[in-house]
Amino acid sequence: MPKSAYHHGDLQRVLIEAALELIAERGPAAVSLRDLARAAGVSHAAPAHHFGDKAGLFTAIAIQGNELLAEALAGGELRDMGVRYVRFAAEHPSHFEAMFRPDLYHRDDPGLLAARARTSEVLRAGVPGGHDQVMLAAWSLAHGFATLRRTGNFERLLGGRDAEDAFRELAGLLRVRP
Amino acid sequence: MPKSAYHHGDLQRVLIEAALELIAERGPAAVSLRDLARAAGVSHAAPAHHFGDKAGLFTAIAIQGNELLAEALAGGELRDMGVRYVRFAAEHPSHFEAMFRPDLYHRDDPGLLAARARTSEVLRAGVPGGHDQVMLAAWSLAHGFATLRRTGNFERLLGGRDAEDAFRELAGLLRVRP
DNA sequence: ACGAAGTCTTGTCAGTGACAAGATAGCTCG
DNA sequence: CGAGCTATCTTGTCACTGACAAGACTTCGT
Repeated sequence: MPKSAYHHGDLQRVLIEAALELIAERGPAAVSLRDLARAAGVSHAAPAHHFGDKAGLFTAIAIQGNELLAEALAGGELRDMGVRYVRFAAEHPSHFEAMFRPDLYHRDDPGLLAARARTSEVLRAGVPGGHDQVMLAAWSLAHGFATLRRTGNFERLLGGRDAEDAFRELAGLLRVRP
Repeated sequence: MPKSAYHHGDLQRVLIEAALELIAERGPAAVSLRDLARAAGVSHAAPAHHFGDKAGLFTAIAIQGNELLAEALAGGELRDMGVRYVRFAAEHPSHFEAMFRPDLYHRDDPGLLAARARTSEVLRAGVPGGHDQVMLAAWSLAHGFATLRRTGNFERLLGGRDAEDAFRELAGLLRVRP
């Protein structure tokens, strides 16, 4: 652990964690590089060195999110994967948010494309027969549920019910073998 | 039609339209009130008068979006409603975007809550028996499909296929009567 | 015709992202 | 060991932004 002001050593990680907190609290629009710098106790220009620009920060978060998601989804059968998708969105709201905001990150970043491809593979591996149509349907269902829930559209519909239970039931409505 | 610089007469509408274009082109993050003012040929502080603040602009767009969506969805049977939901997201990308970004608008705006409630009613009216579970599933499926498509996650999966056709087929996988 | 309310302007402020130039620290390789 | 090299961080600056305050103009009701 370096002690000097220079060469913080862990800056990138600290900045990302501060960003994740801010996104979860107030949304991505409220994140400022200068706030992050202050939170980490470094100068206002330090973040730029690690991420290039603001979009670079979100790119890094989106990559990390895809990796975490791929890890969380790997293995098991389709309906369970759906539940874990919904859980991921709830437990990693900032990652989830960043991953699906193309206007915030660098769309063509090679690292991001690779991470996305890997997540896609894991998703496909969970689909019986690997049918495109079933994959589209299952992904849409889980993603729509997670997103609508996150944006506060299910409060009345779910009442006090546990969201994961509700999703598990509702996922049973999907015919997986056409 | 007033000619004077003062009392533009149509400012609010013009500002919203300019915003819709900008959102569609570069995403909501790229919208600045000052850009809109320039586009409308008014002073930099004019937009604030109509919307209060930036969030007010997005609130107005979200309200309009809900009204348009309710109108577009009304009537017909469930699967068709889903197709129209997907179509709406494609034809009114900026409205759709704003509607599901709680961090950008005023969450508790009465007009917005009313518009959302109305959209919800129309959705429910399309669900046979009005079952909560079917509504959750159908809405999730359509919303997830529309969102994933908008965020560029279906490019490879869809290939050149027409998205609405693809959704119509995939919606057939959903059991509507449990 | 007159005053109130609505609409737009001018002026200003702190905060922001980006960039440039410089200082510091750790590393490599002679 | 020490001289350069590179990565990391700082300081300084610029144009731009959202918000606010105060004022100017216009329209409308009465």
